[in-house]
Amino acid sequence: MIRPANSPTEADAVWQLMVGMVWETRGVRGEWRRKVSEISGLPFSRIRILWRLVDAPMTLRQIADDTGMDAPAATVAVNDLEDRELVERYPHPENRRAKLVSITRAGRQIVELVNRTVQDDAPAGFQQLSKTDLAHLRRILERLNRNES
Amino acid sequence: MIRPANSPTEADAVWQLMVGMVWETRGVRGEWRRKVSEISGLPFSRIRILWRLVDAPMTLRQIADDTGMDAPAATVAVNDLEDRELVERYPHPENRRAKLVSITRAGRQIVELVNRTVQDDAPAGFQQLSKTDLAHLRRILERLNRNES
DNA sequence: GTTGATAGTTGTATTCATACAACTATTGTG
DNA sequence: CACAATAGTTGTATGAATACAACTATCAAC
Repeated sequence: MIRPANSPTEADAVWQLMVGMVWETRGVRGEWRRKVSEISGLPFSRIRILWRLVDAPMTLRQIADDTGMDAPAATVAVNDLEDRELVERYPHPENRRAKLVSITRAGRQIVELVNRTVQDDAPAGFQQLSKTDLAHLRRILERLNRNES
Repeated sequence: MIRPANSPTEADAVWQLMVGMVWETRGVRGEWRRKVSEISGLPFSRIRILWRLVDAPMTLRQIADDTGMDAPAATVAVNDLEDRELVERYPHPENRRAKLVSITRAGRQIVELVNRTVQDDAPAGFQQLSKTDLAHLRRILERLNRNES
């Protein structure tokens, strides 16, 4: 399942550095997650679904696959969101087995609230970077983003 | 509690870029966490502690503060790790209230195993970075890491 | 030396995420 | 038509993270 490390490149090493940093400040301690939950009043798994629904409606199956939940979990999550009137279920026009889930106006408001409020501040070290280093960093990251897609 | 977004700086913006990238490829679905747990055979919270102990022994209080757990959680986690013989508790030389927790040889082996096995590959874009950009990136990240602490 | 703070422990309760079994309804395929 | 696969649902069980109350032992300050 997990393949052994095969001669990591310099790129991998730098990636590790980056991941470690982001993870350390944002991820592991779960502060960010907690913040998001606190603001939205929703468990994190629910907001993850809302985020995806902003672009377009999805079937439950898509939601499950996309988030890594299994089907029952997706059902429960969507039930929860529907009870809160943040999403709506309606029949899929082409497949009567499936249902489409779409975000409501209230759901969008929550997503916007979270996005607006939780943009986290850069860690302290960032403020001490020189202007040129910051520019370098931005340029490189933007290039990476482009290469990604 | 949560202050509203107050004019994000360029540093914040760049940070957002970085976070978005890491988060997208690694984070949200928690695959990485699960991988780490699977390999180590430990709950993620335990490995987080082991990682920190690699550098130096810590008191339980330090562990709690550092990981964001409360004191009882730290005790339970260290109990677990001690039962597995991955850490040892011994009295603090200068404070008889406190105890120092140090990682054992077996504990180090697990950390090494995880580090060796779970270092994920850099996303595709990284491989296409020029040598100089990669060097820039490394230098800047290392500076950030230093400034952090 | 009494008092208040600090370090750690034990026990309990709750929320969240996750996983699986078993079921219905629909679709597609032989 | 029969049968397998797909989409969704219900119910249940479990592991993990988190939080808090209540307690002991030690230290530090007055």
